[in-house]
Amino acid sequence: MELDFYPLDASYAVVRDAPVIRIYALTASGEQACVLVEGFKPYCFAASQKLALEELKQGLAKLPVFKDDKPVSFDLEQSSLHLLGREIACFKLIAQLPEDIPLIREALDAQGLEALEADIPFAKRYMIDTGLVPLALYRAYGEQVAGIMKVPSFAASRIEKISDQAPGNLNVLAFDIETHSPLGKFAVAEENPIIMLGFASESFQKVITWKSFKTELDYVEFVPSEFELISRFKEIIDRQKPDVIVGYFSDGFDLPYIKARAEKYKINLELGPYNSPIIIRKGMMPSAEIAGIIHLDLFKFIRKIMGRSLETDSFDLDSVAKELVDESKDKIDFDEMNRVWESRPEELEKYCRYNLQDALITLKITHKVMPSIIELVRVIGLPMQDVTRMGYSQLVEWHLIKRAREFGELVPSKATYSEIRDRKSKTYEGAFVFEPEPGIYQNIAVFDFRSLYPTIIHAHNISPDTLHCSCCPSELFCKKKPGFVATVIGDLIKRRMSVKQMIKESPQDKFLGARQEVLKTIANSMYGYLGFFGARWYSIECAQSITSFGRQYIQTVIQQAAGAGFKVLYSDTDSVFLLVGQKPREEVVSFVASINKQLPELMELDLEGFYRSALFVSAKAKEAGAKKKYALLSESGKLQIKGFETVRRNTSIIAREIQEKVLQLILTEVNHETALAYVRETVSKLRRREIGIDKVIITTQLRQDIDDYDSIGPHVAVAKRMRLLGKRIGPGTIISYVITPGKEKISQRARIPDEAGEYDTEYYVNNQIIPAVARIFAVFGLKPEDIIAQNQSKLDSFFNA
DNA sequence: GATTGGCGGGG
DNA sequence: GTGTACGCCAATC
Repeated sequence: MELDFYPLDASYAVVRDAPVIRIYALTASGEQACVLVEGFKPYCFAASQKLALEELKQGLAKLPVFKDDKPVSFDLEQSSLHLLGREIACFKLIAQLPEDIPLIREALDAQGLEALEADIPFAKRYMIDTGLVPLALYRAYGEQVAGIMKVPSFAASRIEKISDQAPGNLNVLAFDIETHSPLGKFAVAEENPIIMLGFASESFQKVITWKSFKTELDYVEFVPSEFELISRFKEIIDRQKPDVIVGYFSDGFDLPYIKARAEKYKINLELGPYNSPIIIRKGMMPSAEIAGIIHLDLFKFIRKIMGRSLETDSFDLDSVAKELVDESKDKIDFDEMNRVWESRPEELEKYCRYNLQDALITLKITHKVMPSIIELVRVIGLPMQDVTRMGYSQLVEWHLIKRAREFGELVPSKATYSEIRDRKSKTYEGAFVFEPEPGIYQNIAVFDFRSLYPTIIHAHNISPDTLHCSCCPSELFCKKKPGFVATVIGDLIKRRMSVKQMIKESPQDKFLGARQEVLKTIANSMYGYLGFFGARWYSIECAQSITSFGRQYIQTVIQQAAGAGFKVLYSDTDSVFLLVGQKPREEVVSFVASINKQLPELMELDLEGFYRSALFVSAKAKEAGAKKKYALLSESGKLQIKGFETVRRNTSIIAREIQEKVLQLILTEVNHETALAYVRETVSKLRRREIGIDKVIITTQLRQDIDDYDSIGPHVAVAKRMRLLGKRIGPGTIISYVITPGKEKISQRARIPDEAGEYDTEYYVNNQIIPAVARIFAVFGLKPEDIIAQNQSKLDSFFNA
């Protein structure tokens, strides 16, 4: 018989003293199934730098390994694998059970021998060694056997890949709980009940609560008590049979909470097709898993992986929803919700809507990011459960582990604590940044190296295993044998190029877009990984060689640009800004071509585009131009602003607006006079109080408890006032305030916007507007006091006319 | 300026 | 589960 299936996840069980791999699968027809594989054996390696092969073998033959005083048996097999490119005396130790491996490792440790690859979990080991990739299509040959729990099972004697096709539709069920909590405090599972439980999937919506009220909402279901609410959680998951359940911070909140409440009531909360308990891993990063159901914590994935590409720096559901699906959550006063729950259940409807909304938004975001998750799973080759909880360095590392064996490489061990401390103390030179001459320039061309660091790694064979090879004594990196990391990254780059080619043919395929994005992400993370203190393939020599080559390449471009008669305005890491001036554009194009002719395979300098104008400002207290701080105006009139740090929080809207407008005017007009007039006009308006109070509100986040502050800044003073008014203020609260006129200290003049009345115009002129634009006007020789000078310029009168 | 401590997310 | 955890900002010396 055969069975076509998509692996979702894998684990193992010990049956009659032998491990059996269980592949949790979705059949091609969309049913849950379990594919069983016997005969895969746990193993690790023992290696020695000092001992000869024969000595090592003899040592291993009498290696004492015991489990409860009984000897543990294992087989020995000579291995010819390398460690970081070097030959090493090495044996494979093949055990009976996965649990024997840690015992073998300890025994090796005790003999002063190194255990290698003894920390790769058994089910992952199976997937890596057999090349089984989740969410691709496989065919198993074998026979139907008695089902594991509620799931039809299939004992496979052989498995082969059929295609890279991902399953069409995963059944995703989002869930969310609301809890009761004491006034002003956060709920704790030991004391406070779950009051609502919401679900949302493509075809299903429900909110369960245990106090009834009159409602028209058809998705609300009443149960008699929290006990039944938790029982319904299990029933609904059993009935809906989701492939994926998703929550927002459900690793750290919802699932641990549900589990704790179930334990309190002694409810047997065995979930899903395999009657699996919720397993909570505590620690710095708690996680929750349910064997046989993929549990996705959307928060964790967004924060660790997607966060980098998002604008928001806060990862609460509301901010993330606004950015990713253009939706926002209703505002809820939780103290009010708790009071309603306690004494006015007839008003609970609003909170049921809120509960469902959370689940719906979570579902919507999940659908939006699912292509990225699926592609990440397929590129890394490990289950969704795992890859959505990894950071970049772990993703890179598992990708390398997945490919190590093809290169005859052993997976290096993790660094010890002292090695890590050592590595952390080491630094090295980074990228080259060209200091721009402050000023405004017209007609600019911008170039950048496409994937500079990844292509350098590939082009120069940079890899921990090619470093100081024995065959090329005068070279830093081997010239003969392709390195492991260098080849892997070359493959990533080439795969991405071919995917981009496919995108040209079918541009609307969102999976292709996600795949090239994932391939880029992994490739771009490789440099950082090599210099990351926790990396198995850590190599500071590799990391510093990469930046060193990067500096050489960019400086070569700069020199040749100068040689070709271009003035170099600016350069940072992988980009160069040139003044084109009156030169014909063909010269720019042929300049790029001449550079590209000299570059090694896969390296390429792109002409990113032409710009109408650019502004560089000077660094604080320096003549030289500031690095990483400039504004560009594209040919289509689009403004790009980089690094102006006044455009941040602690800044009022008026200050941000004026900064952007000033840059816009200066870049468009290519002089500062209109911008200056605009600033003066705005200052006049502000002094006439024609600027609304909403534009002068300053917001700051409270970092600690109010009473813990020693220095009372304006936001702390206002927070105290808010507390006096009965508002619940704690760490994390965003405090909005306005500075009002007066002679006292700033903090004493800060007011809640509603209570402010009027604002202090001179404070806003001197502390918000001028600092926001001072550096820009300094480029034109204006001092801060010149900006709003009393002697009027002619343009000023032009504006007032 | 380095170092340390706490928090994020969730209700 | 053959395992392990992070990274940033603010306060503080």
